[in-house]
Amino acid sequence: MTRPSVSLIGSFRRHYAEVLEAAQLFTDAGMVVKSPPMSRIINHGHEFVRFECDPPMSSDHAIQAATMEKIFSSDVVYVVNPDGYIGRTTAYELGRVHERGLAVFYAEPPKDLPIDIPEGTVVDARSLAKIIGGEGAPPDPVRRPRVAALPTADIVIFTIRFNRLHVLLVKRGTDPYRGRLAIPGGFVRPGESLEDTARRELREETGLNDAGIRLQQLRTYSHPQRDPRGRIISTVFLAITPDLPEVAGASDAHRADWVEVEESLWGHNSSLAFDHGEILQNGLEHVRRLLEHTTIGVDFCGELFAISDLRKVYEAVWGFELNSGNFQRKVRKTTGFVVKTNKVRSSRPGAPAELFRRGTAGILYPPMMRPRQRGRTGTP
Amino acid sequence: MTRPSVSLIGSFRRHYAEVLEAAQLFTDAGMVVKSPPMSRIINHGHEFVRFECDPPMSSDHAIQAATMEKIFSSDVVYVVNPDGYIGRTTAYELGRVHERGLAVFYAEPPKDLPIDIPEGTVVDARSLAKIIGGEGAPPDPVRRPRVAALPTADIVIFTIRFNRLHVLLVKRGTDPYRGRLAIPGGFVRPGESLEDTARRELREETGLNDAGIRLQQLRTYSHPQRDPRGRIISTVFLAITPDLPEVAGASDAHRADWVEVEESLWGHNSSLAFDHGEILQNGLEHVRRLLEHTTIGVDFCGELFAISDLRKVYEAVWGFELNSGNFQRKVRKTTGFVVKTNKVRSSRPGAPAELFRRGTAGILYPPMMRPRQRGRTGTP
DNA sequence: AGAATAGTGTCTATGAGACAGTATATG
DNA sequence: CATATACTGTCTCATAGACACTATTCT
Repeated sequence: MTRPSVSLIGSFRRHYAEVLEAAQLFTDAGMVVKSPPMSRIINHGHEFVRFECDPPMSSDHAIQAATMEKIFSSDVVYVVNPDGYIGRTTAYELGRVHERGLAVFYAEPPKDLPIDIPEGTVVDARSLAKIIGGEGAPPDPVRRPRVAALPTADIVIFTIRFNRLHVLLVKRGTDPYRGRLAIPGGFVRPGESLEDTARRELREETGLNDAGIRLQQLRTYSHPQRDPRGRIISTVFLAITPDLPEVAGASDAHRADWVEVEESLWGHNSSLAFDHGEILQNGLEHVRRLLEHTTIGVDFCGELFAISDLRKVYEAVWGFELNSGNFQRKVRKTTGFVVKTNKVRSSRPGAPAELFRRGTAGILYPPMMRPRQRGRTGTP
Repeated sequence: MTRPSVSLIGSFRRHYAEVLEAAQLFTDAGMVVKSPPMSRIINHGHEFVRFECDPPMSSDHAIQAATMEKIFSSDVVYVVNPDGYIGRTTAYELGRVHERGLAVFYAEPPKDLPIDIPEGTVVDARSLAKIIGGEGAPPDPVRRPRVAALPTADIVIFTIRFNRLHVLLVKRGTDPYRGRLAIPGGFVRPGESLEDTARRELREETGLNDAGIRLQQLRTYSHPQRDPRGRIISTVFLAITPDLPEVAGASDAHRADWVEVEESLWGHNSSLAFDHGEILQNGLEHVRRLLEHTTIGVDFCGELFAISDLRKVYEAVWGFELNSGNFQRKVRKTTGFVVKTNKVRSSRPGAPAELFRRGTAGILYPPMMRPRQRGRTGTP
């Protein structure tokens, strides 16, 4: 059980004595005071207060940003406004805090600010400290703080190049993790669903037109500290494309590139930005499983493909060699998997291969099981 | 392509002429001005401005809440501050708008407010109107508006009662959808991951201690209009419990109850709140598939169970009758599925049943396929 | 005794896996 | 010609599915 934390906001210029007093009360009650830093004020008289511990060269707004971080990391916000007065900076902070859904309490009802003051949120510091620090159940706004987050859609885009599984990664151009590889994705914009965002990002990153590329959700990653910029929740989608030479680099500002999956996961110099290593691993396992009971393997192939192309897909994704003859039989017999055309391909040595198109089935029945015990070769 | 929209904020008391002028410019450029309402001011001289069209009896903060809705629904926010001055209300609005990640432009650099003013965001109304309404690509802050959302974790909790699949639903006590049945869930609180939230809600709704109930993610629902209260993004989890008589109603305020799944999906008087009908359907299909390749079926059983109990689970979830003999063979032969104990049960007519415990395997290999073509009976 | 349930045995069809063999292309 | 590839055929083994049968309990 971690100790409850609180941040104090208000006009430090006018009410610093009361702030210190309240901070002392909260500390005595066993709480952590995240902000303000209990440090000496060095610019008395100014509207924006600076503390001794603040980095002296940084701008007001840099210090303010750091303060907001501390405020957001606390469980409760307490507004120290003994005369009801709330300054512009405090009003701004209140706006951000409200939008995040943190629990807010006030020393006095705020004057001249058109905000809702729920019942029970005007309370003196001593009572609040007792309520939160003490044993009793905290009042409603404390029990039900909500947190707002920025949702993003990230896409694990797989393809096969040179008979190996590749994933599309972008090199980050900005902090955090500047220069590291990351899974492409972006923030949800007004009016978009996560699926909309994913499709837009897919277009932007790959330069592909919508055509045909299907997206499916994998998982949502929401660990509170997964992104140092703040509360960002990423829903990850899976996309699969055939090997398209013109794709990489066709994107906007940040360069996108195909990277071999094994290399990006286990190679030296490979650690991805954020938790994207874990995401990629989960994506890999997912697509491996999908090949077992769905027809998604054909998404790796172009419109026309030979059975051996499809086999190469399975071999690349699973990392197993499969028996060519048995694979043929299996694929041809499973209804709806592939549809024969009257075309053949005879560009390389060997017998000419019949060409196929994708079938209508989405699910393989019976499934194409990957061999479980190592060492054995054999069909799916 | 919908027309781009803008909201104007700033001290209407001091700068209403400039606000009207800017609004006219934006309108002429083909944009929609969402706020302020182009209406007459009726309380000249007051800090908080009221318009003729505002509902006269409502409080300041109710009007402000409505205004925030309009602001949030616009693509761009323009701060009308010809002298740089920003009032408290505007500072509050700015805080909320920043936290939402909307694109903000300023007439002048804001004075005495410690916020970051990105390059290119101080621009006069005429230029902004031309940039946004015109053909050219809008500048960065316009192209990349972000949207903040309130994440929730909802849980589809299945169990089996009287040999039928049931789901735990709550009756909503508040609007919207007051009185309708809904899938239990709740908002993410500060410091929680979605998984944390789901586990807490599971505890709160079912009154169960953590013990043993496993949670897994199903999908995230993010349609922009899925919740009339605003932008709420729900990640849905799946939980399975054995039939526990003491569960229902053991929860807090809102009553939770087991409802038969078929009834809640297809029965008359059955439509669930929000998009929860769709969610439940997807959850049902998911658990049906999980029974095929995982050992999750044993989660429906208590600690000790007979093979026939497990068969009843499969029959209830799949809606098929299975051949008892073949099911026996299959379950006993699949390594890791169940572990024999030395206990037997002989309470009902029939031969005494050997009792089993869950095995260590999580995945069934080979899988237990449900019969695809109707009419045929037989084992999985 | 009769009904209900647990569990085993048996037969058949099907498919997986291994591998041989044939046909047809390239170089 | 050698070689690579595509595809078919055949054999074995494992399992699914159907069903008969026995054993054991409760009413």
